[in-house]
Amino acid sequence: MSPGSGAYEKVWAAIARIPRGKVATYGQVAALAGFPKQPRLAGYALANCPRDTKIPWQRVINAQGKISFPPRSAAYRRQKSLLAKEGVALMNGRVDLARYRWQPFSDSPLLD
DNA sequence: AGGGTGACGGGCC
DNA sequence: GGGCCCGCCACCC
Repeated sequence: MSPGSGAYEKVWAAIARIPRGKVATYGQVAALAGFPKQPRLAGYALANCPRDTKIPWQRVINAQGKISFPPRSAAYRRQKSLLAKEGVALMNGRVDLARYRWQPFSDSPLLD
């Protein structure tokens, strides 16, 4: 019950809104969940999400456009792979935020 | 009831 | 650009 009672659940709910083919930063997700200026909270919530979660955790990257896992790690490769499958590629180890960053209030069809 | 534990980000040098 | 510092809070023993 009370699905949104926990802070982490609010963060997960915000992440669930990120459309396929787009990404959001930890800070952005935190703000969307109602915790502006607390990007770390988003990180904590993600670190705590269930193994079998259905939320698109791979769409959350850091403010530099990088995946927040050690480049050699399995987690890094997994995230990179999932993003690639959605059409989001890393160039030079980075996602082009200007192009792929999700903009919650400006994603109307008119703006393409 | 405390203390350990994190998938960040911005400011500075 | 890269590295360091420091703020910051929920959750689980």
